[in-house]
Amino acid sequence: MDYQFKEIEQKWQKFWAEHQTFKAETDSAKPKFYVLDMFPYPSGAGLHVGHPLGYIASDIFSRYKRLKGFNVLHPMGYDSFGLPAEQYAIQTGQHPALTTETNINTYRKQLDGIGFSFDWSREVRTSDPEYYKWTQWIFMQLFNSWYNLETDRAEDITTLIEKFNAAGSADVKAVCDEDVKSFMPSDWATMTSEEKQEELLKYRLTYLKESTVNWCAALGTVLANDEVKDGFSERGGHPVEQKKMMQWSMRISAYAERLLQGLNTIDWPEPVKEMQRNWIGKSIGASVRFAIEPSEEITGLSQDFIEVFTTRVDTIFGVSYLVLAPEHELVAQLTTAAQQNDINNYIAQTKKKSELDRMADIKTVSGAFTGSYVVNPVSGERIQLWIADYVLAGYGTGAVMGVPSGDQRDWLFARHFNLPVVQILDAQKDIEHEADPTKEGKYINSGFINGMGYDEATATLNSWLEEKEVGKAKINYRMRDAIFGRQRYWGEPIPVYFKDGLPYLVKEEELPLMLPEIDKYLPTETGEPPLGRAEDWKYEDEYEYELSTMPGWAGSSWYWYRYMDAKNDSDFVSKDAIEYWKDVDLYIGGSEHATGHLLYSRFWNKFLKDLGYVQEEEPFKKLINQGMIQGRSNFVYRVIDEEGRGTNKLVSYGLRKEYKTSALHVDVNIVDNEILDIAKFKLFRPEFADAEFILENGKYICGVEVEKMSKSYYNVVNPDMLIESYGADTLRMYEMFLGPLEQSKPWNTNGIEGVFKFLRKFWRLFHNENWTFHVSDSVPAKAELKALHKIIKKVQDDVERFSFNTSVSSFMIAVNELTDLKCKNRQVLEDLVVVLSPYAPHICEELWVLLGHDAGTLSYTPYPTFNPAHLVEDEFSYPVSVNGKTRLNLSMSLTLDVKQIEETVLANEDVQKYLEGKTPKKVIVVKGRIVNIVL
RNA sequence: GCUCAGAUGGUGGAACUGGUAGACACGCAGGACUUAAAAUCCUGUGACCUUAAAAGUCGUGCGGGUUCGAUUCCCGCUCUGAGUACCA
Repeated sequence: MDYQFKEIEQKWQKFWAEHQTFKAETDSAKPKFYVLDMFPYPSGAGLHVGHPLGYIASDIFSRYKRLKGFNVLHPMGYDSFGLPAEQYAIQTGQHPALTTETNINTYRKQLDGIGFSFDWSREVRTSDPEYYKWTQWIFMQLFNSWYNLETDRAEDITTLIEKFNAAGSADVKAVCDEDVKSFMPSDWATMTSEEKQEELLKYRLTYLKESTVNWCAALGTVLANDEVKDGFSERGGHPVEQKKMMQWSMRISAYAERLLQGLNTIDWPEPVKEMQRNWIGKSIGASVRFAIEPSEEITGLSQDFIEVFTTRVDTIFGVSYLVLAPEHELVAQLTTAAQQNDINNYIAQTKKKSELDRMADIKTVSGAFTGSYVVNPVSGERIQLWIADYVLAGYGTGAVMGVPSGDQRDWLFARHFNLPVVQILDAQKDIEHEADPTKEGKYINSGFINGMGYDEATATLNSWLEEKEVGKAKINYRMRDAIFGRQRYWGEPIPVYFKDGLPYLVKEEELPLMLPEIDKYLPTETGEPPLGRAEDWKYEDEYEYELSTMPGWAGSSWYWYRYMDAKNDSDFVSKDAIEYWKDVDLYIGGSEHATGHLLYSRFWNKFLKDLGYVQEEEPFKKLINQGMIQGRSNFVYRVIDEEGRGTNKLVSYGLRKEYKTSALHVDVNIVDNEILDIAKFKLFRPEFADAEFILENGKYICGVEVEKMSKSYYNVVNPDMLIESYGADTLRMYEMFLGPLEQSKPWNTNGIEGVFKFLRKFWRLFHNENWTFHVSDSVPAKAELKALHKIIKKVQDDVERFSFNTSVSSFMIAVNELTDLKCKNRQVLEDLVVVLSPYAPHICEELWVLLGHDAGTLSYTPYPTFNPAHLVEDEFSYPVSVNGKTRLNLSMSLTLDVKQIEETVLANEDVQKYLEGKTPKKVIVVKGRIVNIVL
């Protein structure tokens, strides 16, 4: 029987499921290896051909590691809370849990069809109460913790209370809100329990606070910074506005430095590390206080100085004005009567501009003078105080010093409003025409730093400012705390209730706090989140629960630990499991999670480490980003008439220029090598059933464009269809063959035949003309062993460096060679089956059993050992040249090892004679054949 | 603007630390088998110039450089993709 992929694949998928072949035991006898995929959100559309790319790569790696003797953990689950199921619920009234369940079943069926070696006994679903119980538990740990800067780690809130009892707020160094009170131990003792709670909330790692949030009206919820792209929501593309709201936040800023430093210890793609570095946005500089010049007009100031942050404190003598963000709280107090109109107009104008307008409009210089003055602390100079929308309220202190000679934006501002431009470094050039941000040269016009260089000036100024208590060296991070609440239904309930307006945790033994049933998935009439609709949903029948739910990233920020011990109902993961599995050795997923999931996961991991629940500081040792598979859309060209109306004529791609045409998407599944199947097209678009087709060379050729893979472009290729016609093994190998794993590329099914032919050839290698299985036990021939060991070495090297595409080619070469040699040797073919099995597991299992082994043993058989001795070349003619010119032709027997060729060649008598005693600089071997001696 | 990645035949791509550029596959052309088609198998396939055969010249986005030798390293540019941005 020729290669019957359907039977073979069904048979083995069933076998693996029934025998739980890939169940990983927490067994310390073998070394562990943890291979993780980013678990999918089960969307209604099912998997397209791009989704499994990373899963196939991780599956090949997992299977390879098992053959190499590792105890491999390779689990899968679902990130099953999310917006689409809820949007669907709003439209149809169907409970999101039902939609999710249906979608998961589709996903599971599709995943099983590809033959993955997942350990399904460890499956997790973030929307399962048994799972979100522990997500809530972690939330509670965060609530019960504060970040102690002295020990540089999170600690239980009780250690903070002890400090308050002992010495009040004085020697507490914590990451906390800005408005914390200073108090003595005696003050603390006399506070009411409510007052204490209120104060502690400012220290907790998850806290409730009035803050500016990204509000998306269309989705009816707030969004985290990483969920907003260019002023629109990442999901759905709805406009997002800034709004002040009471919100749960996570104090991720406490971990900014550790998140930054940790990047140096992990093997991740450089672009992802770079994105995280930018996101954290560390800048080293100084904060400086400019005293507000007293004036009769401005009274009742809440503070008598304005604090700015600068990364160039050395330029402080060049400051010619100060700018506040229009939203800055001091603006109202500092505006003089004369300037009141200007300022009011400017603020009104700023408010009207959306986030997008502001970005589009960066070239226009705008601002308004407040009428007030401040004093430069180093020079005592009196300078004007302005407001301008280029200063952001949310970054630094919301105030900036303007140094026109050193900063182009400041230069433009100064020129526009006629403010002085002062040169401060002798190396600054041409500051009449543009700013020069150089750090070279010596300072001039700069008081006590005149004549110094950059490093000295910075150090001098920092200590001067600190001594005079008007500033100090400071590190600023761009990263903000992460907003944690969502005004949505389909998420983890936050395990908190309110008593006298203050939040309290529910008791641990009351977890999970179940998501209540509601009648409609919309906000209440009073504008509360959907959970406000739940009837009789009160803590102890009395207190209001928190009505917002957790964001999408909550459940995915710790799930890799749950896989280690997925069924545990007394711990989020047992100590034993964590001690054995420790961390993820290889994590494969898309780079779109760089500043979201991957950052939050590192944050929670560090937190759990601080509390001693996990072992490692970093959760994912190695990360690989698989490229995105784009769609490849096909087009037909409809001729349009004079009035621009579509006619009933369709013209082939090459001839379309001769007509006025409009392009129409055509289903890629009825196009083969850009040739349209006209009969199928008429079924696809019945309105063209009697259309005229203008052909070239008797064919209708379609146009091509690369777009996102989407239903609306008719370019979705479904893996199920390919499995139906070619089988899962072909699909797996073809997805790898398509190109380098990390590269984005458009999907093109054209080459799949080649891979299919290869597998059929491979199958035939084991069979005689009558399709009966046939191998012989003779001693393998030299050439056969050579072909085999070449592929063993190649595939081993390829898998270790994630170059799966090239090994597919090598398999093709090996099978062609063995076919030509008419190889039927058991030993050789058996090793070949083992080496190929991670890529094409079904066919290999089948052949493994035909070779006389027990079913299910292939996955744990040892990987064949590579023996370089088998790569010895027979007597071969070697041209030996000197400095590139051919002189000698030697006949020698050599291995393919470069070192050995060098030694053998130099030892050769003829070569020795030729060299006349001189020592060559270098011996160069080209492809093991050509030898060049450089004298 | 800044940061990062990339540019190789008709196409996807290979060439691992500088060493015969274009592996492997698709496509295309020709052939075998067939009444025919499909399937299968075989041969050819970077460009140019030639030939009976051979050989030769050019060739990895562009311009330079280092080297016996550069797709690979260095300098300068062009283009494409991704991320990011009044971040002080």
